[in-house]
Amino acid sequence: MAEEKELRYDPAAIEPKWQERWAADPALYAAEPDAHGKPKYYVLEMLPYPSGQLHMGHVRNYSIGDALARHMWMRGYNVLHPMGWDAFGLPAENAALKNNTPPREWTLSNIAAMKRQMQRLGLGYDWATEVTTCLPEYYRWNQWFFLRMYERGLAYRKKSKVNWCPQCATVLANEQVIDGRCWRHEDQIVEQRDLVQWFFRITAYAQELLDGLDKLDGWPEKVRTMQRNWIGRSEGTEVDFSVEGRSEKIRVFTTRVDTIFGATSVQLAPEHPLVAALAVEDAALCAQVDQLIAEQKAARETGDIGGIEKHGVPTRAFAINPYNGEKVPVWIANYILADYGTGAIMSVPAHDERDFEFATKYGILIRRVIAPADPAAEEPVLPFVSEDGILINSGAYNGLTCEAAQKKLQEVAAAGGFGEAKVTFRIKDWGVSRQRYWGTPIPMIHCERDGLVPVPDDQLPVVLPPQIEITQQGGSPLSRVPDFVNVICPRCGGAALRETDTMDTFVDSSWYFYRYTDAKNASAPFDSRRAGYWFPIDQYIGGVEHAILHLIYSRFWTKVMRDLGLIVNDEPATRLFTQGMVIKDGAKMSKSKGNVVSPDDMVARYGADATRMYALFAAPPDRDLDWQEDGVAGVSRFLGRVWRLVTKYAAAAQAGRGAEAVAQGAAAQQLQRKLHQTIAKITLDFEGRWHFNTCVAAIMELVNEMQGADAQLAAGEVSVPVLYELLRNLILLLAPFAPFIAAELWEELGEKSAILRAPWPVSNPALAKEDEIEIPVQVNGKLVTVVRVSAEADTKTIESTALSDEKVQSRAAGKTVAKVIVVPRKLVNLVVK
RNA sequence: GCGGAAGUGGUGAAAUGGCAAACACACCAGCCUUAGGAGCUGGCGCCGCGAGGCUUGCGGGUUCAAGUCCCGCCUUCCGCACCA
Repeated sequence: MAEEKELRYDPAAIEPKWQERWAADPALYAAEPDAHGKPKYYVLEMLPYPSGQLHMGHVRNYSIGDALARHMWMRGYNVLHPMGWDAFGLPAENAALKNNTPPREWTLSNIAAMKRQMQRLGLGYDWATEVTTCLPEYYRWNQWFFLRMYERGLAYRKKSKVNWCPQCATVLANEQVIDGRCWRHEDQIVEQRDLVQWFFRITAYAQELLDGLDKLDGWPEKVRTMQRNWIGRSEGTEVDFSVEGRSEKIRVFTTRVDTIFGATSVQLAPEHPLVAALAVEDAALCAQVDQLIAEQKAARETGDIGGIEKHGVPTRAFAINPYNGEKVPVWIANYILADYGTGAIMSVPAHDERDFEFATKYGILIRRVIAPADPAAEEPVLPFVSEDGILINSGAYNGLTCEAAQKKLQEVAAAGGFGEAKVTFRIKDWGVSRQRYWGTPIPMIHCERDGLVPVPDDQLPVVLPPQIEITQQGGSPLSRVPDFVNVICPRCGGAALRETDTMDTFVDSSWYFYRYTDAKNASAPFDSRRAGYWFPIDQYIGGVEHAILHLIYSRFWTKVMRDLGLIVNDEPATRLFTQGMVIKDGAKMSKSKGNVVSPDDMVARYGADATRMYALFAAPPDRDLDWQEDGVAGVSRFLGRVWRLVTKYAAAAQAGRGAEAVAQGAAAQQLQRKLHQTIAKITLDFEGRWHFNTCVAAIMELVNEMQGADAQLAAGEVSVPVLYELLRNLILLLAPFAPFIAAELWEELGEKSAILRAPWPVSNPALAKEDEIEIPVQVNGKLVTVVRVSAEADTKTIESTALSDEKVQSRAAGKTVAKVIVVPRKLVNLVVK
């Protein structure tokens, strides 16, 4: 009975055994810088937020990364494959409110639960390098970096309009506002508030962040495009218009200074500084401006700033065009943004759609100053938006091309001291202050005498007080902890107050992957030599939702660390892979839709191997994957077939170990050929194509073929060494995708050492080659028949074989063969008339 | 509006310009019985009894040959969007 039971594949019987063995052997997945010439490979999956439960997106992400890591181990690389926890963040505070559990306890118990899930899935991480961002051992280095950035002017404080989410009760970065709503609360409109906040000067690296994208050819084009748009570089000119009867000037930013003779008004953002001055003198205007501000705010909050109905009010002021002294009216308009460019524009209705719409609505003069480059062209319809033209109505500049005029006008402005060429970026500095408890305390002190005083390095870390009352009240919960707030000023020794804002959690994830290289370092964020060995990351894998937030912050942080002399690489990762979403019934899995599939459930029913393998099999990794449980069951049945096949022949095959596998007879040759074809296919895919769905399919084909030859195997028609070769390599091919069953069957085959240390199989092209191949024969492009020829058959042989075929002859009868195309090994096409 | 990706059976999907639908799921028919979430055999794009014809969102084009390349359009998804 017991013997027969063993014939059945039972993941619940084998998986726990290997989980225990692997947990007891930390050296298995361990990585150390290696001086013996083994090439290094750093494969990284984005670290999860410890919500307490892995979801299928995680399973998919980690199944891809783990398959790659295992493959690279077997290829003989020194592999770093780490995992950690993005452990700060608001959910821990919400859980504290709800369950009265301290955030730290809640987070750490979630981490323990998710780690167990990962071990159940058999993911091969080096837990010795585990990073947990909410522990002082980690976040003290956030504080250390903050101080280094403060010293260099890269961290600074300013009062500004900030994005405020009432549900988070904190400020959000621009990157965390999506269509005017909070990135965590889709139904929450983000409010604008004036607050003093800490910022990181990411704009200092705007140009380098942009230029670097061109070199990141291992990143998806989509991500690069998104980052380019986000950085939003724009080349143009700033020009001062003086204001009649006033000392202030209006500086405008334009990308089309060549059209400046067509500027018939100047438009100010409602919150432009000059507007306040003008409104003071004009009560009616003041009310109208408030109206414009309200409209702009409303549009921003609904996320539809593009759809705002253009509305403006005239002022009594006139601006003077510095090039020709022309007086143009100054307007205030609701579509001009105070925080882009200079918050003021020159309006050229003839050559700009928005300006045209506005001028038409309010009856402002429209003057054409650009003619089509082709003199024979028809009179253009206004607005004529083209940079390919010739200046007219532009005084001394008439006849110049747009491009030449821009250059000339910039020179004149610079010489005249009223303007200059200017590059503007859309990206803004990164607001990092959060009025929350569960984050890294900002290491600064406010002293009445000394002002802002950094916490000295030797007083780091500034530790979060463990006992704290979490409430939904405004302001940081830390501000209500006197022991935390009241400090001695490090400079004057007097009483002072600690900064109570904490850092955005995206700070934590901006450099965590460096910490993996030296996770226990207590005297530095990491050792530069260790990071130098492992970096850059060879393959980073995660969701496309981080294309802007995490991935742009990480690139920024890398450049800052490079400038601090800690590392030498300019970019964190050479290759980035963004996997598709896991969906169910056509929709993203979510609690509200009730279509969530639990990984634990899948593992309990079908085993970790089937769950992981299905995640790779159901779709190519970059596409969305529709989770169908029947498919998991199918993969599980497949593994059952593998199990029966290998266990049936494992004992007999072992005698063939070490002997040369020479295939005699058609069945053996065909099986060996299929094996070597499969090895070649899968190896090639790991090298870049990454169609793991077809890799799994290829293994299925191999197994189907072996199963189909069961009678021959049973009859001993396949020699023992060939049988051994077949089983051994089948198991090796399976190992990256289904590590548990592979380990078990490896042992079954009499192997004592870890399969992870076994060399990846190498395909022998001579054995993979077909002897005879089928060549389709077409007549006028239509398939007529298929002929069998030798794989080496030359063009002539193939042609004569095809022409002598009965079906071909009957098709061609009575017609002239105009042409015969023969593609060796591919096809024959007869063109007949 | 701008930019990107995609559109192939009932479903997930496969196909260096060279036999469209590999591999699975579901379904159908049969076999087996230790009755299992098992196993085995066969069938399964559409029309047609059949011979055969048709088929990769739509319309053109290039080519001996197009799911694949080019042009135009439609649809879906994603990102950006008065950014001056």
